[in-house]
Amino acid sequence: MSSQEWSAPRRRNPRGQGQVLKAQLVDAAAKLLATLDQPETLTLRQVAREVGVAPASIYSHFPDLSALIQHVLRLRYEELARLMDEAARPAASPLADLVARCAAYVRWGVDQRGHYRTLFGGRMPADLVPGTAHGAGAELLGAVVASLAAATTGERERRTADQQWQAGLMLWTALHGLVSLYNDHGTIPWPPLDGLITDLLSLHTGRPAAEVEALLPQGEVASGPAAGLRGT
Amino acid sequence: MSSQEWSAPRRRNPRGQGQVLKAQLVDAAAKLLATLDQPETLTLRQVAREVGVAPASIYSHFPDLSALIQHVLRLRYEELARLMDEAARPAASPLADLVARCAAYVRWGVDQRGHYRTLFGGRMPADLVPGTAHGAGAELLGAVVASLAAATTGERERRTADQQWQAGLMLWTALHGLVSLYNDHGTIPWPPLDGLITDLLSLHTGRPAAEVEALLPQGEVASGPAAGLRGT
DNA sequence: TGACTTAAGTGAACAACTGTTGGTTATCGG
DNA sequence: CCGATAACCAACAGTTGTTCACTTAAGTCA
Repeated sequence: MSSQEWSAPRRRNPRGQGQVLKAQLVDAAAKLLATLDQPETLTLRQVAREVGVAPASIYSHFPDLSALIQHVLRLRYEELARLMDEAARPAASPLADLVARCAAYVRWGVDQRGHYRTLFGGRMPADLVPGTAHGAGAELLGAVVASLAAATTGERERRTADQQWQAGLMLWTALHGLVSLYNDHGTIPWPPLDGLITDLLSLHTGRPAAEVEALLPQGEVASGPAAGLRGT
Repeated sequence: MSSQEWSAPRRRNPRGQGQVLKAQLVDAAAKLLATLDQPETLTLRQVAREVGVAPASIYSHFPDLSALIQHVLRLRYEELARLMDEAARPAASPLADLVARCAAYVRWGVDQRGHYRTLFGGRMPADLVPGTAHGAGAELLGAVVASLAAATTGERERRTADQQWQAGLMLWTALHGLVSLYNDHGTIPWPPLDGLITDLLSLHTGRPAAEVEALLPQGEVASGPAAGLRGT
């Protein structure tokens, strides 16, 4: 299963190319974090084994294990944030923006379930997780709140800032709960994910499900939940 | 911090009272599971230390560490199930039943945050978690689905069984997301929990918030999120 | 070509942990 | 005093993160 097993004694990198190993270490750590049943038990020696290098060699590139993990988490966090922003960019309306953002969030969460739980599962020691202010997702939450407020403005009576905040918070909790349970309880008979996303957003925006569905970007997740972890 | 520290060399239990230690072990394991930052790293020796007993002594009462943990988890699961049933018992209407059930779930989840994540956080090896069929919460989910269906029957057009299932699932994911994030991200400025429960149920049942709030049993959770873990 | 420098990566050891076992002791009840 | 119960002691083989002195080899320059 391990991609290295016993290929070769690993030829050493040429002179100026010490950074190559660093990249390999990051890749290996990311793969293991995503793959392991218990990501928080990731081991320095596991990473070394995966790359085919001596445990001590890691210390030339990272001060300690925490730094390596932190590096990986930051990359993943930025990846998700970028994905959500890009999904929302071509949005023609506030509602379209919200739908695209949330869909991107959920899809990334179930597509990269291993990474999702290392970021949002509350499993990693808090000081390793990016999204500094309020723990993972501080900025993401802010974006969702703003997007939801924009999408529901003009609807019904205007809301206070507190109400907007609470509504955004509830939407995020709903999204997180959906992703978490979808990933962790694969044996439950789950309906198609896109239907859940549609209904969830319809519920939280008060718009008809059909309207939301029309705005949902293409791209149902390939397979059902817990169908094995996909690579990096 | 540890409740035992160094009180006494622990007098041995009298003749027929070997079960006393067993109970102490269960209590200690429960406390540690709830208290530890990483419950899944619970150690046989930690339990032994907590009780003030030699590691080997545990094997007289449990075949191995897994069995001890499994025992604790089953107890907690039964506690939650009982709590929800009892909360729903005096319900005068299907909606009251649903509200009481869900409120009990959320309140237990934030009151016993340590236990909640060992049960539903997907942290423990799956074979240790009770709620056999679909992982933790299979029965609980069934009750919620039924309760929601009863509460919303007669409303609007009748729903198919599939729609009822999906609606119940979405409600559960919302509850779970709320509890998880409330527990894990204590630094976020959370609104009062009862308000969130009210709005969440109002959203999922289509009933006015005021109607739901009137049915909400007394008993706001004492303090905010992450205000230290409370004991067993 | 051959010596020199230095980046890249090792090997072995460390102390501290872990679950588990087999044999042993202390103590209580009769 | 005897036997059974309750619990312990010491050791095991296996982990882990981290350090330090060391080797190997690639590139440079005479």
